[in-house]
Amino acid sequence: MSTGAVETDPENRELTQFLSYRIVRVHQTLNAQAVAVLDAVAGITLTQWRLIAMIGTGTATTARDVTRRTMIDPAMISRTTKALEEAGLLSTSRPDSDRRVVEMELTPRGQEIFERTLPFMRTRQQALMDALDEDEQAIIFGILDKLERAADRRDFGQ
Amino acid sequence: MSTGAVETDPENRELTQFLSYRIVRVHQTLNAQAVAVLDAVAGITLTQWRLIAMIGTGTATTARDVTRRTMIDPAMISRTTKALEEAGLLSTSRPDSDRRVVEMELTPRGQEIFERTLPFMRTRQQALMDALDEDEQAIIFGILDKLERAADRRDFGQ
DNA sequence: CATGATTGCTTGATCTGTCAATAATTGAAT
DNA sequence: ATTCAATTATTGACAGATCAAGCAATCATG
Repeated sequence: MSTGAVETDPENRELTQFLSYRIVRVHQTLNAQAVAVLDAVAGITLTQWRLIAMIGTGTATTARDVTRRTMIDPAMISRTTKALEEAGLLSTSRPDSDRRVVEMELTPRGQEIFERTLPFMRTRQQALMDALDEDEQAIIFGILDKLERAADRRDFGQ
Repeated sequence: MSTGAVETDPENRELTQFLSYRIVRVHQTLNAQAVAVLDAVAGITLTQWRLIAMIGTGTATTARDVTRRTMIDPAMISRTTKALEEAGLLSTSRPDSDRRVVEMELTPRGQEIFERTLPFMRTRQQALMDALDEDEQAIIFGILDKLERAADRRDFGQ
């Protein structure tokens, strides 16, 4: 079965150094941090925050926009929207110009939560960037772009 | 309600540039790619592969080791182990030296799947690294380290 | 060697994320 | 105008991830 041949290859020992492993871990840790902060500060979930933030900043005004900007699954957006409406943080409408799309607006209460939470998330972002030195700060977004594009290919030279 | 004050702040427009947003997207894309490849090549799930790979390379020999290396939840490992055993890819035992731990070994069939899959995952890793230039390749792991450590803090200067 | 604390794993409950199917609306083309 | 395709949102089903509770084995301490 030639078990030894693969196991003793020193390169295999570095499996935990694979990029995808590291990305998973960073992602998990970032998520856990955000969840903790959001729960403590505003009692909302991470997905709820992402939606609130998109609307609150004006980055998106419809469910469709949120999908395009964030790549959050439309199903998730639909359910989160419903939850936020029931919690009284968000109001929706179907514009006459296109009655398929769902337009969203923060309620006063939603706006308040957004404005209360944003500084925390901004500080958090700053703390993450501060953990990197100047060169790294300059280069990180470019790297993430390239990786995302590369990972979109299904035909990586097979 | 001072809605405009926040919305018109140009910095708020860059919310999609937040590090965590980008990491989420890279993570999602990488996952989707891996899932597609693993399903096509070996008919296994991503978590199953991660476990198989840890055992196959000798990076880990027990469930505990896998937990420490990968930060996969012990519950997940327990369930995946069971699934892999039932599929005949993995065998387990409780060593006399410490009867709490679960020692794992690939069956011949598991070993075959591991060896068949590894080249694909290696090529994939290489394709990702090739998408970066030399400077970026040199710096990326350090960045991920720093981010992971920074994200582990719950007290980012509030 | 008895007790309490820790470690390793398992199970159940729950939530998130993803995918496929469907409905409703709009757009395009004949 | 009518038909076909594309877009947008919703729903249901299911796998993945996370958390808490609990059990069994081991370790540390006196």
